[in-house]
Amino acid sequence: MFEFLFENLSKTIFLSESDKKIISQNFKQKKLLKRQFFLQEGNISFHTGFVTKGCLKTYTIDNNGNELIYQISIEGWWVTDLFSFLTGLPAMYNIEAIENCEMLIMDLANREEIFKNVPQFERYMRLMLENNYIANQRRLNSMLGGTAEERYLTFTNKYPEISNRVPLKTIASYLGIAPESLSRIRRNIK
Amino acid sequence: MFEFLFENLSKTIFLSESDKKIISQNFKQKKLLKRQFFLQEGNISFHTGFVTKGCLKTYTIDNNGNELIYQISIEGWWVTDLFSFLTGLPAMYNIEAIENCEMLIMDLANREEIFKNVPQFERYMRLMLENNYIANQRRLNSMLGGTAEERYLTFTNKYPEISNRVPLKTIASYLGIAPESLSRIRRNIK
DNA sequence: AAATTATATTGACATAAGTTAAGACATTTC
DNA sequence: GAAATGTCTTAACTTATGTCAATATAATTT
Repeated sequence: MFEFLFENLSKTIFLSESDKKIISQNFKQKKLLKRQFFLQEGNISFHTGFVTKGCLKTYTIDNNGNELIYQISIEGWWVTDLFSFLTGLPAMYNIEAIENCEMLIMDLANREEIFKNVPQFERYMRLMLENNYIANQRRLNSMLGGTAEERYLTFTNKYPEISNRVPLKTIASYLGIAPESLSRIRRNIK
Repeated sequence: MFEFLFENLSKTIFLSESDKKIISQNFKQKKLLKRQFFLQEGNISFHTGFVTKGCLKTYTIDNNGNELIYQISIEGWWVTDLFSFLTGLPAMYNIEAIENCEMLIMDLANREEIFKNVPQFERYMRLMLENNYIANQRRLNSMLGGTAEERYLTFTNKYPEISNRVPLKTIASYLGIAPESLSRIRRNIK
């Protein structure tokens, strides 16, 4: 479980054995069953989680009661309502397991402790945030410009593992498309 | 000119006279005529600018040659391709004056210098980034859920000053709507 | 394994928004 | 201040995508 986290971190930063020890002391395991919530809108996001197994969706509910999917997270992804986690203010997102999940989670104090003892970890987090920031910019761009089909193709191309694993309606919402339309788009592509 | 920057910073952080001195030593003035570029796609964004006068648009060009507006910035806003500024990699955005502009600009070294001597400034920048991050999340959300008219109403409500100042077609692109459609939406609202 | 519930597909139809094209205003530019 | 650009509005028409409803398929639950 920690091995998977270390592998992931090691793609970006170097970790000594003592670094790994500090990190493992500051994360704890968390399991979620399918349909359980990691976070609910209005609560404070006390934890940031690293997914080691399973899949979660991050979403809001709009006025018509529809889920608007902000993010779909599988193994190797980080999940939290970042704004709530950093500010301590109520979260706008729900985060719910769509498969049974295993995660490693840390709170703000853990994060500080790791930053203090493993300075590279701060760099890792900064890079993650930057990548996340531009991913959002790109996604906005595709919403402004592209057609539903273009957006879907970009998505499957970028996240093939997610595309074949997650309910169609979840992907549809992520792309801002009606599920029926996505079903037709898939048919036309084949 | 600096007064306006200080006023803006003072909404969030406290600045002593010596803080102000350090800040003013690390920004320089920059003027842009309408239609001049502050940044062009593919170049490195060496500067972050604070707009003291005028208005700029940040955009990409899609495959059909259309502008996709990422941001519209008036007095009191910061402009840069943040990713490029932080990483030194080529920018994806164009930033162009749509009115004659006056700005205060800093480069990465200036930023470091201010961070070192005016630690509150780092806090200011962090808060700005966080706000920016959730603004993007909200905008994505409105693209996933809302109709063109809803998005327009949210926009005018949030940025009334921009709505009456910037060409309709620019706002239309920001909202992901054809200019003709936005024109009709405006008529229907009255 | 039957029953229940969730998800996906399909067809018929509705509609919001895009496209094209023309003319009306505004703003620059010379 | 005339000419040239750029921007906005309007109307007629097209199209992509949404909506509704029925059925099919798959996945859970008992």
